[in-house]
Amino acid sequence: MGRAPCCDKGNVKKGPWSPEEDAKLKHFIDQHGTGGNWISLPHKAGLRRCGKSCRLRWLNYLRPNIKHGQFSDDEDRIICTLFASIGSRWSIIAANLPGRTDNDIKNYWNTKLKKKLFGILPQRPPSTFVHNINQTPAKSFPGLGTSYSTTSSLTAPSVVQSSDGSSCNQFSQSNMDSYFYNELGDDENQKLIASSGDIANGLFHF
DNA sequence: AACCGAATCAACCGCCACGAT
DNA sequence: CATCGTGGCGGTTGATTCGGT
Repeated sequence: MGRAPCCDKGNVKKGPWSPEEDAKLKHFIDQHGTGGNWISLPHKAGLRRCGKSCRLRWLNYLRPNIKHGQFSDDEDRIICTLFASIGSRWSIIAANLPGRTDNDIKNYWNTKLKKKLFGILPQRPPSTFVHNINQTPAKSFPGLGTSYSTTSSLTAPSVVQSSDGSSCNQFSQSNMDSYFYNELGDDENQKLIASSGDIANGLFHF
């Protein structure tokens, strides 16, 4: 027996929101608030939508002061710094960027920033790659309300000679994503951010 | 102008945390 | 303490748009 669905899947509309639906949702929340219950909200608002869908639509597009469009260099830097500290905790990163939503930042990271920082890396994750994060309050990050601890078992980066003769660590992209916040100290993460030129080549120095 | 692959992004899915009972 | 319901989150999908040929 599976988990009970959050709504009657057969009786709800899916796909893009129409302007009429947006208006209904916005009007209802303006008048009554969310009432602390997203599941019953669509029925009350006269919408044939799943509560979760309403919540997403409101949080990502309809609520006041949402900022869309181009990310600034400052925002880029904040995203990169926080990602280095806490990984893909998009909601926490979004909390540090007023007007931006976690969905926006996630999309931006996946489509633009990742490429900007890493370049296009063709490697697949190594077969020995194992990734496991436990969310328990142990390690704190300055400026963030939440504490996290992380554990992991990662394939070590391969050490290669760089052009200046010194040794570097070479990562695959997915390995790097996790290595960022699992293995490096805060100081090392800061160095990592500072060396985005090397990162673009898949190389960086510790 | 037509086609096709790549890029983008809105929306959905499923899991987990947490509060209420 | 156990169970249940809901909110919240991150990963993923798929439709649409864009750009190159």
